[in-house]
Amino acid sequence: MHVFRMALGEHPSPRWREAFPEAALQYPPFAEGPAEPVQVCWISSGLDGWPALVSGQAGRSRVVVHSRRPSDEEAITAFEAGAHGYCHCLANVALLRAVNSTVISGGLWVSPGVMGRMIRTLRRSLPSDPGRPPIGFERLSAREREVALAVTTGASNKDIALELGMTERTVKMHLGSIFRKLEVRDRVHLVLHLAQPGFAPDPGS
Amino acid sequence: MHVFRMALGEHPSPRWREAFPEAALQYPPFAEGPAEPVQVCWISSGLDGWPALVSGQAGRSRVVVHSRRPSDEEAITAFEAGAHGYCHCLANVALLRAVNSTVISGGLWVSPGVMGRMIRTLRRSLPSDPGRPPIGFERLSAREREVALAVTTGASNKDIALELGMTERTVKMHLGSIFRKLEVRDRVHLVLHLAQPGFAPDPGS
DNA sequence: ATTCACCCTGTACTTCGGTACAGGTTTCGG
DNA sequence: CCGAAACCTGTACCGAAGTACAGGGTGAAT
Repeated sequence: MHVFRMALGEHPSPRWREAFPEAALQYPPFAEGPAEPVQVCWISSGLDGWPALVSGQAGRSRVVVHSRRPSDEEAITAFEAGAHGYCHCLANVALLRAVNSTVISGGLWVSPGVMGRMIRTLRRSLPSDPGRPPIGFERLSAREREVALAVTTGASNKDIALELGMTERTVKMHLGSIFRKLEVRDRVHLVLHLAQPGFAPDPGS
Repeated sequence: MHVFRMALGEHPSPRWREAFPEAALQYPPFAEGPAEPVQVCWISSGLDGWPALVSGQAGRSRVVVHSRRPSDEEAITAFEAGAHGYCHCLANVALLRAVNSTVISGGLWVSPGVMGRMIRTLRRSLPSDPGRPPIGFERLSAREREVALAVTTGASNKDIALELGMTERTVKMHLGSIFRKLEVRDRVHLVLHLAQPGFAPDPGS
């Protein structure tokens, strides 16, 4: 392992020291100047205002947040702030190193546990089956689906006609069929009917 | 890089071959017997029934799903099936290797883009965060907000006039201000702008 | 061979949405 | 006191949206 610099949010745990014996440390407040680039910045979620610290560093280096008591909310906050990794501060040496190399490679480190809970939360939050066509969508013909999806992007009939290579008249015809099949009365209701989170199929275009 | 075995869901792309020249390949249907352990199993989402394939392999090795057309839904499905990674099948050599080593280390590979969208979706669905007001919403006056929200329910101008006790003319006036302030051109765009899941502030009524 | 679903287009029409003028009141802060 | 912003209304106009007739064509299934 080569020598590298790391910025720590607080004093490293013995394990962390053991994992990265050659790391050069820096402590906050981090200098704003043209200091040597920091490859990875480990920040503890025990610090006050750590999300701000994370987003402040995120532009200049990869950030890993380590927590004494990991939680899903904290993980989400971390990644939202621009962190590339989130792990338990008492992770073993191998894991710490794995996190580090993953993050250096440009990846995100998420533990399977956190990921699993996030996935489950997503599953629950998505209406019934995520990414599933809304009621009645399957009854639309291929062309009708294209028109319907175009409407959900805010396109006017003229836009759609141009985009799909048909006349405005034909767009209206398709829309009429769509309204009838999906039992909506106008394009706004169509948008409300189709615009469900997680539903964003491209019809091949 | 040491020699290792990989099980592929279909024939590897040249890039993939370049990234892992020493990989020993296996193709599905994967033998159930006591074959030599596979370290990483790359499975394409182009295969029929790939989620089942993933969950079948997940117990015996790490699985990375590579997709020709990545999407959030597919990513979620992949991780739900037990995958440890999800990436574009045309990812460059360095990325493929990074994914591989991350996954071997026990981590999950998620691209920042997918992660970002997942985070945003989670944010919206978390009970603690009832949805942030969309951009510009705070610039609307109280009455304008009522009108705007009514539009997002699919109400016509006449409906809104009745509901809020004003003339259709006044509704149009408010809508004009709303369009200008939120920089949208019509009610469909307004709906698309405002209709974020989880966003349902009561304007006091 | 006929039916059916799908795809495309035209003319004509009504309704709705949106804007451009016009006018008014109230409230609130400089 | 005055300006600014919010709130409300009217007439008029234009274009978009949507519907109702009309007519084409294909291809697959019965």
